[in-house]
Amino acid sequence: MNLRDLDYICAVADHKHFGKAAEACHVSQPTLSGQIKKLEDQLKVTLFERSRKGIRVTDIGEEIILIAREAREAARRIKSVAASAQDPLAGNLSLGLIPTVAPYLIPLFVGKLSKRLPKLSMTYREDITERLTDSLLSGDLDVAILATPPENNTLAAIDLYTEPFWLVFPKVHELSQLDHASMTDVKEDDVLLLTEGHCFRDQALSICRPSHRRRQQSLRATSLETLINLVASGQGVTLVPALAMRGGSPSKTGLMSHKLTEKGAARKIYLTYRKRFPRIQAVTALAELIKDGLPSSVTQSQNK
Amino acid sequence: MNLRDLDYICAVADHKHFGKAAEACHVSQPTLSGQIKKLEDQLKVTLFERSRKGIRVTDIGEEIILIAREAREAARRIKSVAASAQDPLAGNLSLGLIPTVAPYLIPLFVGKLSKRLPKLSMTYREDITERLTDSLLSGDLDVAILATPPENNTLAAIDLYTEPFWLVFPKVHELSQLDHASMTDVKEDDVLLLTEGHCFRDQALSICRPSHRRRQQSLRATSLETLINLVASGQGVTLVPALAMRGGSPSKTGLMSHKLTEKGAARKIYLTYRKRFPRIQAVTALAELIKDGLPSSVTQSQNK
DNA sequence: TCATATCATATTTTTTAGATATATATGAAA
DNA sequence: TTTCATATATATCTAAAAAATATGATATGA
Repeated sequence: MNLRDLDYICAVADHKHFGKAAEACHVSQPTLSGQIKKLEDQLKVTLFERSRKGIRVTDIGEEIILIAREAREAARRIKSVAASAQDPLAGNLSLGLIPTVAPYLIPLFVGKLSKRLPKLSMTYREDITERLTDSLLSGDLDVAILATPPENNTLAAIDLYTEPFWLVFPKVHELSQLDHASMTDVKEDDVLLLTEGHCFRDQALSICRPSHRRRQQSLRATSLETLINLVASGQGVTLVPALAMRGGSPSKTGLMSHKLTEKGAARKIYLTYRKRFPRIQAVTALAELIKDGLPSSVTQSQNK
Repeated sequence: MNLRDLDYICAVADHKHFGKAAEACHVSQPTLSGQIKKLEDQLKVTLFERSRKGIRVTDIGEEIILIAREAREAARRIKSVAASAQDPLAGNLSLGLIPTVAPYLIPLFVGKLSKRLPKLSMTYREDITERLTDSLLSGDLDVAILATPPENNTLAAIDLYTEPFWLVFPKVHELSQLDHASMTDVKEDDVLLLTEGHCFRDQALSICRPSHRRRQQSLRATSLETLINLVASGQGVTLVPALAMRGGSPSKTGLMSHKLTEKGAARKIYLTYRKRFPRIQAVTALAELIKDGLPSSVTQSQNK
């Protein structure tokens, strides 16, 4: 059986005439007759009662043609679905973001998104790097914004921007006496960090002097906002990535900050995706769109 | 597009592996790969994201495979419906009967029917010859039991039986003095007939002496039962086909009857069907079954 | 880097669909 | 009844498509 054969029998049922049905199917009458005969032989069923007066569809023929129309309808839907999926900048793209990026970056491009990529709908998920990477690999996510380059070589990444770290401390803190700061001015044990799993925790740790063993900290925040609030309440100092410094909350609540100028006190943000992902055009379009909305507080990276 | 191609993509979606999918489809892996590639090219859509690690079905692929399964399901249903229609002695057969046969013949075979042809369901319709013939020709009916041979040569008929006519008259009628009767003993104007359209009216008329012009009769019955009741009430005499004489009603109600022995005082009953009707086996089985249930009062005809 | 697994490509063979020409059957008209 | 027109079936040939075999490319993992 064949979708074309189903076209043929439906055409005969419609026209009640082999010749006209063949014409409607753009084939010769013997071709159509032959294929229908073959189908009838295969099914061991007579679909049409032929006579010169016209064609009568048998009871079993009616029954089968009804189902044949369903199959043809399904085939049409496949073509239609495929056709409407032609635009590479349409459809859904699922985007994962790490928690230290999501709340600060998303507002910077969502507005542009609906204007420049109106047919692209986005699904967002906020999670830590490890779980986002797993989801990327399994196909649960299409793209992810991460602060670490991909390790798995089925993944590729576009550099989005480089984000300096800022040191945030209370106005009453001794650091407020300085014009600018570096990590050497900071007592290590004073630095508050995010909980395990956050890549920013590791990035912050890595620019602290690594030689000393840190005492076990009891205070660990689950978000940057919590971290800042802890600093505001005098529990210590912390590092904050540049984008999170926007929006004014650090300056409002009795806090001060210094941008760290030393080498390494910054992180690179990547738009990561599977190399084989078939809609790379949507990914690059998204990357361009994000880069276009970046503030001057972060430096745009070169495309990889 | 092709039902086989839909099998292929569903197999890949199931196995997430081209080689295993090919095996499941009983084709070589290059064949399956090639056909899927062709389909993807035609639809201009990537259905699968290929990698060594395994196959990921794209979003549009999932969508299309869902519809492909519907099409395959429809194809399976066509095969299944065709398979269950294999038995030529199963399914429905629509049977039309003329009014002077239906009430007397149907009870003679319905009992056997459910025993000998348990999978054949019958639909009955009682109507005059002309309308039954039209329905036969249009395919509204599959078979009809008529008292006239088919005129249209797309129709064929099996002889069922020959049915003598009986002359029915009141006990008080002068005919009751005779041992046996022929139409020559009857005053033409005395004969009550069915309304126009009934073939039995014409058959009865034809054995009356045709030379004389009949006066317009005011009494015309719409059924044999009415006719008999009119005779019982002294309105005249009538002819009744043999099968209608069974059941005893003429003898019970002050009536007498004589079987007409003259040539022509009988009619042949046919099982008529379209020559091209594809389930002739069901028709011949029905004919045999009807003949087997006939009483000795009618003589069985030879098969044509 | 070598072996292995997996999908892609190239080429040939086989199968199937399609076209043309023609036969057959039947219903209608002469 | 014969003949003509119409419609479907059959026969034969051609073209297209599917399938197989052999081989290549590529990434994964020891």
